[in-house]
Formats: sequence, C-alpha cells, structure tokens
Amino acid sequence: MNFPKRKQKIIEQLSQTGEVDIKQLAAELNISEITARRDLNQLAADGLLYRTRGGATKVNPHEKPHSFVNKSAQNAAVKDAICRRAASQISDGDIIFMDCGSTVFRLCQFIKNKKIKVITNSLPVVYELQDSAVSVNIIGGELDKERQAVHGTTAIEHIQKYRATKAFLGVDGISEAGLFANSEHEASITTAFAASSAFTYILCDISKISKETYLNFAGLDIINAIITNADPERLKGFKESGIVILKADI
Amino acid sequence: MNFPKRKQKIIEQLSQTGEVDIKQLAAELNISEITARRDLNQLAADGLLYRTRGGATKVNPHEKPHSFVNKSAQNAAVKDAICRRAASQISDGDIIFMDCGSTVFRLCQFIKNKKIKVITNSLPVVYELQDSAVSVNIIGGELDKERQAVHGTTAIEHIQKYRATKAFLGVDGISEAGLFANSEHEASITTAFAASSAFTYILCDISKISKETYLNFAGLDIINAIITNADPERLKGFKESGIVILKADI
DNA sequence: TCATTATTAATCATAAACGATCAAAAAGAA
DNA sequence: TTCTTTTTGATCGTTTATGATTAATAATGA
Repeated sequence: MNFPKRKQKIIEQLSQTGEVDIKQLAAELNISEITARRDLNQLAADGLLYRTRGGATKVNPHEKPHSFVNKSAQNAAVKDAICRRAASQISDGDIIFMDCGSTVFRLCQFIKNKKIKVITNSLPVVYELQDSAVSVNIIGGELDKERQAVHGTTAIEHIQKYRATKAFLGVDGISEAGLFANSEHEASITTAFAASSAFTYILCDISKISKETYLNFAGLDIINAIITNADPERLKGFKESGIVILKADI
Repeated sequence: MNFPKRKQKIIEQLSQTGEVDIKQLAAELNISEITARRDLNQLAADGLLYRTRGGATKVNPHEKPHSFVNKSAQNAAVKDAICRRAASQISDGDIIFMDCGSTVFRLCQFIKNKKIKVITNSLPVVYELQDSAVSVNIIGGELDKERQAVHGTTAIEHIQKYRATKAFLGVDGISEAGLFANSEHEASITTAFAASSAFTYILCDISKISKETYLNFAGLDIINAIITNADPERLKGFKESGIVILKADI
C-alpha cells in the first residue's frame, strides 16, 4: 500500500465520517502508527485536512457538500421527446440561448452536429457540447455550485451584450399568470435570455403546466412558444395569449 | 516485446487494477526490473500514470463523468512542488486569477479548502473546484475547445471588470526579454489578468526558463514573481529586473 | 497544583528502490 | 559487411520509505 493509495483512502474516510484516528488508520491500512502520522502531516501541509491529536478532521466540518443533483435523467423519455421537437426548430446558422434547466440540458444530444452557436450559463451544457461541432459561448460571472450554472449581475450584463435567434429555457412553473421560478437568480437570467432573443421557447413537461410556485417573475408576453408533452386541450389559455404550442409526441 | 507493446500492456493493467508493481511487471513482461522502471518513468513524464516507489498508479483514481485531456499530469511531481509553493502564498480572503496553464491547474488540489475567490477562464479549473470551499467566478466568452478555456474580447472585458489580489499564470516561455506565448489569444488573456492583479506570479518549470517562442507579448515588468523549480543561479537576470524568485524544492 | 497517560518530534536503523554509469546486445544506416 | 545508434541489462553507491526507540510535549484528571 503506497502513499497515493493511502491518501485516497484517508481522504475518502474523512469525507464520509468527518474524522480519522491514527490507531484505527494504522490497523486498517496495515501500516505503523508513525507512518499514519506522517501521512496525516503531509496531507495537513497540503491543506487537505486539519491535524488533531491522535488523528485528523475535515478542514470545513460544517460545509454541506454542494450536491448537484442531475435531474435531467428523471423522466428522460418525456424530456427527450420534448427536446427532439425543440431540436427540429433549430437550423444551421442559428444562435441559441440555453439555460440551466434539466430538460434543456437534454437538448444537447440532439444538436451536437448542427452548425450553430450556443450561448449558455449551464456548465453541464458546456461539458456536454465539448466534443461537438457547436461553437460554445459561456456566460461569465459567479458560479452557483448547486445549480452548476452562472448567475449574478455580470452574467446578466454578458447576456445583454448578445442577441440570439432562439432561446430554449426551462421554468419551475408556468400558468396564465406567467412564468414562475424558485429563485430570483434563475428568474433574472431567464428574463435576460428572453429579452435578447428573437424567439423564446419554454421547454417543460406536464408537471410544470399550471404550476404556480414562489416567484412570478414575468408575464407570458416575454415568451413565444411552449414545447411540452401536455395535452394541447389543457393549454388553450396560453394559445389565446398568442403563445405557440408545440406538442411533443412521445 | 518492444516499448510500444509494453506500454500498452502497462496502461491496460493500470486501467483494470489501478496500480502496477515493478517486480510483477518485470516477471510478466520478461524484462529486467530496470527496464520496467524506465518504462514507468517515461510514461509518468508523459502524464499517463503517477510514479510511486516500486510501481505506479492511475492518474484518475475515480472515474469522473467528464475528463479533460490534460497536460497537467505530465511531470506531475515537479508541478506539484511548484504549486505547493504557490498555495503557500495564498491566504483566506484572497481573490485570485488562475489561467489555463497546465501547471496552474494543479494548484486546485491545494486550495480546495481555502476561503478565497477564484476567477478563471479554464474549464478544468472550474470542474476541479466544483466540490470545494472556493467561490468560483468564470470568465465569459467564446470557448476555445482545444485549450478548454474561454478567450476573446468578451473575456478580456470581463477580466478588466475585476480586481484580484494575486494572479497565478502560466507561460509558454520566459526570458529576460519578457513573456512568450504560442498564441495571441493566450497572450492577451495573460496580459489582462496581470493588469488587473495586484501581484502576479508566473508558475513555470525549468523547461520554460530562457525559452523564447513565437510571440514576445510582454516585458518582465508586468509580473512580480516567478515560482519555479529552476536553480536560482540561472535566474539572476530576472532578479536584477526586480522579479521575486521563489524556488520550489522538490 | 502536580502526576499520569497518550501523543508527538527527533533520531537512528534497515531494507527496498533508485539513479548513474558502463557494458552488452539489438536494430538501423552506410 | 561495418559503423553508428538505440535499447536493454548489470553493478554500485545513494536515496527513500518505513519502522523502532526515546526524549519532549500536550492533554487529562486527581
């Protein structure tokens, strides 16, 4: 058992239990206590843990692990159907905005070979389009680790400098009262994208339709179309407000 | 059994079991231990594995969803020594710039628990810092897929809006004539970072010292310090220009 | 307060691994 | 073939990782 391997084990246990004990470490890794001690000293010197008497603890004990839950795999079939419909709206030469919605993310797989420019604040989108024909432009600014996306005033200013032919955005809820979001950050990004885009699509599955949650940040007038799997019958109200309804058949 | 064939076998076993042992390798491939040692050293210099005493281990112990092709694993030991020295210059509260240099990338592992802000144009840096205590700010603009970093006029303007206490940057070459880069994009980013930072460190291993390549984009006056593993004796000229030399002891 | 105990740093010892150097063998070029 | 270059192996002094020992230091409790 060499140092890199031990280091890995130590860091692993530390992140799980929050602390390690020299005696227990020595026993577990089949090394002498002094070697365990030396390992911990080395890792402490590199700032990877805090040395305590007889062991070590995490540097940031109360730090909540930024858990980016990738919701995009939930109801993948429905989301893919919506995204296929969305991708069919995109032609070569388009400049498109994509936000950090979980449905929007699944659009990536369908546009990899298109000759378009994508402007996005979503890191997963950037990663996914890394090996693609698409030219990528990243919105700059502060990174929201939980959402894996960029937000803040710098991001807004950045968006305002660009103009897109189409925007593909997600929302936390949409009703005849307009668009709803669970965070102000997300709301301002959505508003900025919509304002700088010639045509704005909202991608949402049936669970978001008629859902009113937290912040009603904009009216329906800032968007042009909804792509969803919901029955168009349920969407009559939107149609009457001039919104184009595109049904994704599953 | 020639080197390319052995290399393939070694990499294969490494990806399966995560580690190789020199004795076992020598026996298995019918070569002497010293040849096995030489093979591993070669592969370590190329960044294909990490050398340990008596063997080698994988570069990426856990499979990550996205992998960045990275020169940063090449000569990892030297780069780590430089980065340890660099990390020791960083205190909580600092706002630091990091560019897309391969040495700079390895600084991430030593700053994960620091309470600092990092502003960067490098995607691998962003990815590496996503589960850290560090607050991350991404430079916005066009993504250079080859370098996995953001560049362009938007990026420059973004950088100019921020002020950092320290910048940690890489170069393709440095001599008493100044800084050298292999691309204009990279040069302009480096210049912008240095201009907006109170103190600028260049991280470079000995191979970059006195190397003059392609574009001499700036004089030594835009930087404040060099962190390197090169012998300070060779760096007298820099010292006379008022550059602080920090020797990384390996 | 002091005494007891556990932990640590410092020092040393040892075996394994290492780099440097040179020689032999293999491969390639003239 | 002969010469040169590259690869491989052997030898040997040096370095490194590890563990044992012991004195110093810090925590704990009476």
